[in-house]
Amino acid sequence: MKQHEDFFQLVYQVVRLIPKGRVTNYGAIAKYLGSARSSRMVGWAMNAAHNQKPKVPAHRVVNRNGELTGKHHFETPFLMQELLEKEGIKIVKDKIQNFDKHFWSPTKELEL
DNA sequence: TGGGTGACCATAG
DNA sequence: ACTATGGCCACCC
Repeated sequence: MKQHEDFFQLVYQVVRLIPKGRVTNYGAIAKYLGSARSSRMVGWAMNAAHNQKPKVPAHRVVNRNGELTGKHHFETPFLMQELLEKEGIKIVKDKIQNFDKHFWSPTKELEL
């Protein structure tokens, strides 16, 4: 069992907790899991999120600016935006509008 | 051992 | 809006 697989599961577990219509960013997840892991590792974990058995709502994870930087890793480049818009989030030019309003922080919402 | 890369982040100019 | 740096950590040459 490789160590990084445990980290993957932790990331997926947090992402699954993101409520519908809310979003968070890679750094917040990394912080929640501990500063030992950087946000780069979260993005790296998301790279393998698409074929997880319990589905991972990867579209609810964006970068710190609310930009859909991960859209190219979906089946189609439009899927990520479509999923978010279906949850009531407005997106203009790959950027989430009212990002602070939709933002969901695991460290705060999960009451660490 | 070392360089390049990445769904990142912060700061500076 | 843009680039450049430095930090971050694991992976793959």
